[in-house]
Amino acid sequence: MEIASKYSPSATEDKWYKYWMDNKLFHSEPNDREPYTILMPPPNVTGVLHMGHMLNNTIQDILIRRARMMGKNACWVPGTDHASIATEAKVVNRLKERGIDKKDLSRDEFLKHAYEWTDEYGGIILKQLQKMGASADWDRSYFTMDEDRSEGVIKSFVDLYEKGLIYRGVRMVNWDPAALTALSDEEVIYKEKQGKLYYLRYKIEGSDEYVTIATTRPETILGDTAVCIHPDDERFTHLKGKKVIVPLVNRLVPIIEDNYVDMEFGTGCLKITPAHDVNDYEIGMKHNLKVIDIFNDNGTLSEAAELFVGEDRFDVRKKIIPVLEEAGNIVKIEDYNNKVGFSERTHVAIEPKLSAQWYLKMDEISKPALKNVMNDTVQFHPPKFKNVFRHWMENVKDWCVSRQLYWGHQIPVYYLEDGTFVVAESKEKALTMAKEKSGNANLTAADLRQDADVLDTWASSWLLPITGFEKPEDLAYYYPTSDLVTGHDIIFFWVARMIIAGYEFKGELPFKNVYFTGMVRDKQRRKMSKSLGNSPDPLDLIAKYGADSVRIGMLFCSPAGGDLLFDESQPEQGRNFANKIWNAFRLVKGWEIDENIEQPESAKKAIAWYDAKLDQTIEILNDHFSKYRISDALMTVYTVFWQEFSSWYLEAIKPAYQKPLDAATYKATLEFFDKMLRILHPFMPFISEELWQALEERKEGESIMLADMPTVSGADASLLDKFEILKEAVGGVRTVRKEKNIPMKDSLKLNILGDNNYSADFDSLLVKLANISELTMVSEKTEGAVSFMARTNEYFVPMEGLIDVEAELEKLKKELTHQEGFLKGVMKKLGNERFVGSAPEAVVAKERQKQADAEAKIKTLTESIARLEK
RNA sequence: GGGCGAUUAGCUCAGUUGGUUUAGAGCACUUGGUUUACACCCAAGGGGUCGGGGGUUCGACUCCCUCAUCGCCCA
Repeated sequence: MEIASKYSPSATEDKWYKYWMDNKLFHSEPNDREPYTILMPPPNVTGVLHMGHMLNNTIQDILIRRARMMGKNACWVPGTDHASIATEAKVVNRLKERGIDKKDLSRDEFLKHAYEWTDEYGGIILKQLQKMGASADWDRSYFTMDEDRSEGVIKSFVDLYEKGLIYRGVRMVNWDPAALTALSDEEVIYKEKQGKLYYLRYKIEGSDEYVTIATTRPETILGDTAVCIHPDDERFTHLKGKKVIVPLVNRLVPIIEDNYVDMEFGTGCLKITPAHDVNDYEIGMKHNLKVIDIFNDNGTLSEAAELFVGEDRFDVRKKIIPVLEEAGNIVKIEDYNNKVGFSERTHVAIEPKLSAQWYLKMDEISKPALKNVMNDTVQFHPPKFKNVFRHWMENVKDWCVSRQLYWGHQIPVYYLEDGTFVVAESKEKALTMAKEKSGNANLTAADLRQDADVLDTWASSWLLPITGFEKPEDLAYYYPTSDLVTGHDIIFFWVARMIIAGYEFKGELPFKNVYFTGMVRDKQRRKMSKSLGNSPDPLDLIAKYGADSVRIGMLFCSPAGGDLLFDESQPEQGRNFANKIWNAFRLVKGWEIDENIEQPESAKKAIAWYDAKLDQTIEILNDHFSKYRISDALMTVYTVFWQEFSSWYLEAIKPAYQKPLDAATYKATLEFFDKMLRILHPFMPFISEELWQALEERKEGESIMLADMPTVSGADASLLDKFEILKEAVGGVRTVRKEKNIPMKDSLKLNILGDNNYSADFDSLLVKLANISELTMVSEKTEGAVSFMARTNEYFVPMEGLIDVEAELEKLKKELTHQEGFLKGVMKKLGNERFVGSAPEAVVAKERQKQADAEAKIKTLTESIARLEK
């Protein structure tokens, strides 16, 4: 059979993906088997695939493919997220490029543009996920704004309102002056900014004296309604009860006292602007101060500011300084670094602003979630995120769920003309309720005005483990889902809230395990970003190295929760592995089989050993998976294939040049190959399918996807151990060859002075693998030979006197020193009565075994040295 | 400012209730190799005393304290 010497992914990947799709192998329907469900974190509908998705979805695909092969009814639910503010920001930008201002559009007109955008880009990312081999149930794809999902969101709002958990409140919110909407605390990113600290002096009423305050935002003085000092600050005792004049606007405001003031910071004297700072707002409430909102929604100054009306807040910050200077109010200006909040989506500086918003009370409904994460009913991997979670949950604030946007689920609150409102799932229902409420049976739909705000995106995605299933029987079967795989950056945004929603709406956890992935970074630990240009396009990588290679390349070194430092050497390593597998297959399939020749002893032994090895490997693999150690699991498969199978097993059974292989060995080898492809499949779906199909005749519709995951039957530990001694012995001969420059093709004689437990089981393999012409068991040391040890057996390669005595002595002495040092350490322990007395028996026994082995080796080495020195 | 976490070979990481060799893996590195699957390969080898200091213990990479450095989250 002619097979190319290099594996070509592009030729096989599309073929098998189509085959899987055509045979509907990803689709799941409820049946009597145990379900295994993963909800895919829905990518943004307008997003494109990046390395983060690649890592995240590879892990999910591995879990789902493995579960499927373990006989579970595996269902991976994909979907896309409307991503309210992110998408709206993009649509606004595109409209701007076309010369259209969002302000000039009606809600419906804007939504038309948004849907247009969605149709244009929507779902591209799901197609891209198929390229990496994702075995999601595409028939179940949803969109968070489609009918079923929207219905669920609106229902939940009404439900929460009726439970008294939703309220409307005027609060200080994070205002995004670009998107013109409130944001939740989680959507604000604080960044260190180099700024200035301005020292301004305010004249005291009826006096020539001034007080100096320090501020980073001089433009906000226009909204000042007090100056605050610490009650214990003796520097200002004489000012108590007085008033000061706010510069430029000449407003008379009181000097108040509050413990909040940090006497060490600035001048110890604080200006209070209740409308534009969270802390000032609270002080203002406490002291009944006037609130003067000097900003418009878009960040320009309002009429209330009196000055600079209509100008942008940052321009005013610059412009107000010379004016203050001229008025004699500037004392000094210092450089100062402070943290400024920015919008996660529009990247503009957040303006704290008072506004009426809808809130969800969080304290009560978050309790079951906290409890069930802390007691591991919902398990976090790695568990260190439990602490992060707890900290947030114990300090949880009410959730601002309203957004002043068009793109999203419109809040189902309907206002009557008198300002009262009803909350209902539909306008029809709202009308009925309104009639009842107002006592006016003549009300029409036109008399109701729906709240213009939409819900926070996360107020829809927190329901997805529930709303992801349309039919009630599906929900009953698949819920709760099994595992969630997501980035740790959205633990609050999404994970915590899904758990809350699960308990609130279903009375049950939404998923049993959460696997947190880290961020994908470049080699310099920089976050991958478009602007840095350090983010490779996953599709380019797939085209270059193959999907399987990119998948495992990403996983070689990415422990749960840890960041992944991506480098192109990783998919390259993946490609090398794929090629290794390919060539192992090429070798096996290339052998000529002879039904009539007898199976060699060496092959029999190798098969017995590898059977046990594979068994042991599967056991280790199961253990890694049970602990969600995906990288370790992959490394286990990688090592068994490359080291144990290719380098040991195949070399052990390989027939002599141009000689055929016996049928029994061939059959066993194909079975091993089949098993290995099956444990490999979740990691490398394409090449495993390609080779599995080529391994033997398969029926139409058959797939490795449906094959059983191999199970363990209990490996023979002593067999495995004996083979390890064999490896040491083969290695010993190889070292001798290297030291003496003896080529592999020249056979050698080997004498073995075995210990009492020496097993000849693998002697046939030793002969073959080390190219030994004559293997002799001896009871005395061999003169004029190079020696080495494997465990407590001594091996001699007779050199017919041509040995370098000095070099041999040096080697033996070095080994002796090592063994003596080792023994010393062991004896120190064993000589300690308290160790022998208090350590567990098994530990002491182990130490005694170490002692015996070391003593035996030392004896052998000492004798050999004495012999050579004679 | 508050909280969480990290610090183990050149790099990225394991090390699972303290005892499994005098700490492991992958990659990288060095040396040798045209054995008829694979140079995207084979073989051999070097390299760390586990961030510093102190403590608990018969015994600590593993537990405690402290210092240093770094990262993340939150305000």
